[in-house]
Amino acid sequence: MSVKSAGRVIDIMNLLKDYPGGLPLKEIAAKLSLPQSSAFHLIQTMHSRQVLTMTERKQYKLGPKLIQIGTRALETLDVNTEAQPLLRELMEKVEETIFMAVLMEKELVYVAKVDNYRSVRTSAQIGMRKPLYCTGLGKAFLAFLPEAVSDNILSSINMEAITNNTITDPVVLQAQFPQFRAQGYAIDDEENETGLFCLAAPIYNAAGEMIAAVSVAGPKSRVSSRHSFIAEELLHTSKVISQRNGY
Amino acid sequence: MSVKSAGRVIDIMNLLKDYPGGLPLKEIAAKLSLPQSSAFHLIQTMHSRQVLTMTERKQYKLGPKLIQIGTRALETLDVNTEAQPLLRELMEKVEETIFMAVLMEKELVYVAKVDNYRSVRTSAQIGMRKPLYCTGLGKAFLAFLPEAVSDNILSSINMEAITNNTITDPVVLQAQFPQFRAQGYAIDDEENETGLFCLAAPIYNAAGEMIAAVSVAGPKSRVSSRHSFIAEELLHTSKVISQRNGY
DNA sequence: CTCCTTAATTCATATATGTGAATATAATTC
DNA sequence: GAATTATATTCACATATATGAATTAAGGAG
Repeated sequence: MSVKSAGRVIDIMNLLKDYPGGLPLKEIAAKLSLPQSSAFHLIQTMHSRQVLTMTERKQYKLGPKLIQIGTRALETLDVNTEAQPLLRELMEKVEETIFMAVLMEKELVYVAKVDNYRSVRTSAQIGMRKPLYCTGLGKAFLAFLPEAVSDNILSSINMEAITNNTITDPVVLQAQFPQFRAQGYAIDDEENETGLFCLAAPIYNAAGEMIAAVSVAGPKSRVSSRHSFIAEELLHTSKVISQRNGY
Repeated sequence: MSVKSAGRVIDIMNLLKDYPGGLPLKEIAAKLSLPQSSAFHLIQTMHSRQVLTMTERKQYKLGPKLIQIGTRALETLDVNTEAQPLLRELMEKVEETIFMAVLMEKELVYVAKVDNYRSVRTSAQIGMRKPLYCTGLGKAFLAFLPEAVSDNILSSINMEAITNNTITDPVVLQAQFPQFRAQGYAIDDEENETGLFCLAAPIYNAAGEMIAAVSVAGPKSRVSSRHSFIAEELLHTSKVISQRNGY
């Protein structure tokens, strides 16, 4: 059994995350199909505990308490604490930006980013969600997750073109997986951001489940010319992180 | 009226943020004085929505959903959106790294970081928490918050030495405050990171409450030689940000 | 400034949750 | 590996929440 009002608290936070400017009570109720009066009591409770803030115009937004909680969530993520120093090492070896992400509801969520000083302009930020089909990390999930899971995800997502290189046909995408599995890492060739080339490898836990993915991202010319060196370092790092997680 | 189960969801998140290793159902219930069966239903609801994760040993921790939500909370923080362009300007003028932080339960939480291209190595990252007594931003809070609040915080924290310069005696720390108040900004002289010198000024809202602090951080030699110039620019920026917040 | 529109609160009752005790399951000890 | 202990889960009734309708407050138009 699930607790209705508890679920609604989560729904409200989840809704407001997509409205940086905030939403008024009425709209929150409408978008979640809640009676206004129900939404009222919930929002009041959340507001009084700093989970929500209210602007002068009675627009509700995510509050400062959630900054704290969210940061802790990031810090306590097992894979993250284990991985941080290793990701930093990897960055120093390959001299490109490193990302790590976990899977959430058919999308990936960045949980770590180690910037290279030769700063590449990538829009990705910690906490951000991105689709799976057009990112190195996402393709790593699709290729290395159990096929049933991967197929299920692929069959339920919409593959829009982001760049000229974005693969929009699930069959074409799946055709890449055997190679990814053979080499141990996935490739994103400007499929999400023009000019950006990524190698991404899976991370496993003690149960042998894929729990995260790590990637090296950089300008295509710079990365593809050092492809095999980067791949080697990436695979080494991802393997060590998996081991630290009991794999 | 406040919704009981909604409040409890918040209590549970808030509790778990202090237990990075997670807590089992029983302890969550005990620490919050909830009946186990009540805690059970709530946790089940939260777990099924990825707000909590469960380790193999049935220890519950903050889940990935909260990473996402917390990150958005950070991005939508008013003071942050208002301040961003001004912080960037400040960085370009003083050519050092700029930070902004808010106060949360006796610690500071970084909400903005504008890197200078002559990149200083600072460990501070957005979303990260740091103690107040040993950082420029923290000392700004302690010096410019109402004395009752400041004293209360100081009396409840443990002042460990981080560097050779860290002030570990509350009385010594408090002795600096009158000067900070007179000049309008606080100073951190390698008290948190060796080699790092900081100037930090308070930001106020329309109600005259201190809501944030901004700092300029850089190598000691480079910053202290331009001390008065940097102080002037910092004070100008912090004042403008306060004004944008209605001060 | 007043009327009109829209959104936020309040209220009373139908309905869902909260809870102590019982049960099942997992972990630990011997 | 069996017995024991501790913890998680289920259950049914007492209690708190959820909700549609009514009310109040706020916002906008003329």
